[in-house]
Amino acid sequence: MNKQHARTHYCGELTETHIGDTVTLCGWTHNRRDHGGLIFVDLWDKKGIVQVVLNPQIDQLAHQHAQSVRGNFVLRVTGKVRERPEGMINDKLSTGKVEVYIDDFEILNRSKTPPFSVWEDQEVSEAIRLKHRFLDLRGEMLQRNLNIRYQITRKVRETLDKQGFIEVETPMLTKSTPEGARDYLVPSRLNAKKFYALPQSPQLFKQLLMVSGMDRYFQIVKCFRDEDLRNDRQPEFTQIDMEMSFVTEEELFGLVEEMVCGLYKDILNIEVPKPFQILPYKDAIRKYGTDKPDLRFGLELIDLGDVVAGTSFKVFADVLKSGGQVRAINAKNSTETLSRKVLDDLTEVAKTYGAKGMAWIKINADGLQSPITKFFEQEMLDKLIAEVGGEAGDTIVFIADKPKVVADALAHLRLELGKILSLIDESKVCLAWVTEFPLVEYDEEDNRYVALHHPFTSPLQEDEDKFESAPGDIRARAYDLVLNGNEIGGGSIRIHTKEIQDKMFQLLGIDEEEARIKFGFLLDALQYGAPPHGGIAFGLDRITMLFTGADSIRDVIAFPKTQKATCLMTEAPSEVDLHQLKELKLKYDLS
RNA sequence: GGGGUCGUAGUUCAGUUGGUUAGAACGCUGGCCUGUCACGCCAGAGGUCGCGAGUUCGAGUCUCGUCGGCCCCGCCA
Repeated sequence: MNKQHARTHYCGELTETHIGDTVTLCGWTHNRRDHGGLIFVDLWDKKGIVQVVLNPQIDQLAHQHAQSVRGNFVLRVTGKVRERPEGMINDKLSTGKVEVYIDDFEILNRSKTPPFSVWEDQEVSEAIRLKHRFLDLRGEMLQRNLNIRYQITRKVRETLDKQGFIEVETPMLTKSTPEGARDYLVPSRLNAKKFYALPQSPQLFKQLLMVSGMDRYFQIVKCFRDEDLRNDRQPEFTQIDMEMSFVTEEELFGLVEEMVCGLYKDILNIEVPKPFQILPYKDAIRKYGTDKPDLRFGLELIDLGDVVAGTSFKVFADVLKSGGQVRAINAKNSTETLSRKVLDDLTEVAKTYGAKGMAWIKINADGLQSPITKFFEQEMLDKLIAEVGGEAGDTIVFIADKPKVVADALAHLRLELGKILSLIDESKVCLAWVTEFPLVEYDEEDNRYVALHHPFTSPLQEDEDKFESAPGDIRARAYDLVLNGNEIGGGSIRIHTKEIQDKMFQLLGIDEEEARIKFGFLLDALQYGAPPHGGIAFGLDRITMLFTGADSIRDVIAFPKTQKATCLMTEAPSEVDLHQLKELKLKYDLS
């Protein structure tokens, strides 16, 4: 008992090949079954579970000690691996053909009864699990997810290393950027009234590294954005961030495809075909209403503006008159599934995205069923149905509104219909590049153009003459990688000349002085031999979600935050001592 | 900022129209048990019904507020 044995094996690794060996195992008590004369303990570690047997005939003392063992106690045991007696094999365990007869038994630590059963299937409220995250992490799902997350970063590093990238760290305490998301601010003690910001991304630093001749940079790096959380959004998240000099879109796409296909092959053993589909932004919006379409199924959007032009149906006519659109989806073979109730629910979905309503026509075997057909002349109705390829069994759903509302509502209706009609093949992997995003977009509220991607994105060369005439029509050399309807990465070829960068700032309403204050260092750098360059950043958390099938980003992060951006375990954020504030020369505004 | 939903033993839940002492399962504690693996059997402990007001003779149940978890809109260059 006094002599400490070193661990020789992981619990989950023992197999028939170890029969006869004397082993020392360390782990947690997963379960115990005390038969009085004979005690079984299921010992757990990260590799799995093995049954250990305490028999007083083998070792009286060990058996006696084991009587006080409870769940989650930490044990070190030594004993001989034996084949299980006939009929005693447990098929549910990978170690189920063997068991370990213990002759040396030590309780390394006791455990309070945990607030929930770590290894049991029972669903426990997330709040309790988050408060005791260290216990939840002992569970199978999180062990697996974090393992896959690590496999992804390992493979990314391996691939990029082979391609000549080096990983460079960039500052966490940096400068606040005016555009984009809200910054997390850090007060500077040595510089009163001044603040650092935590990076929203290492964007500018990686561009500067290109000016420095690093040629190929990457970093797996935390980024911070002080915005509201979602299912797939945390205030701190991790990007796989890359930048390359003298690169073209084609070259970058090829490299990324290599990496992504490698991940699928290595981790999920799935062969994903290359190259990925390229889908210009304009086409994506036209066909799917979104820049991140789920391409695993059809249900494309159809524009009916021309067909219904001149209709007396006031809803459509008014929308068209004010520059809006009438678009539709033909849900094939859906009249049975899309009951009145389901259509009402879909209407609510449409309303969430700003639509005032959703019109529909069911093509039943015995004729049309619809609240709106009575407003149409037969001839227009025939044309309409022909246009959408309507046949018996189909349901046509319409949204009429401003183009943005129509696209938004129909994009989400399309996804809902895909789910309801079971059109989504979960085994499919559809990856596509969405390209040619608009460079800027007009912000009605602020009365100015804002960058769609970010202000350092290069315009398409052939559109450069539109800076004055039609800024909204300038296409960007920007691209997103979309996986089954999820944006998993995005990037661009950057502006590398001061002239174009100045034009861009001008377009965004950032005057010379402001540009100098905010981005002076970048503008300087661009004048000292900045190479053409471009890059991309991937959301590691989202990729891991998709690879693990996790329902929430919290399930792929070791210590995540709640929807109110708090940590239930550490109780961050918290109040601080007054003297800390004094040192920082900060005080509360109590108003 | 807004909408929705949930909150009752340690955990997951039930709790009728507002009515006696708030129940079950698992877990936990003690006892018995040499082949179990969701061991079994016997006994037991365990409750600020999230919190605060209000209505009522009486509130887990109704009303209002508030706190917290989750989902969504806005937001996320």
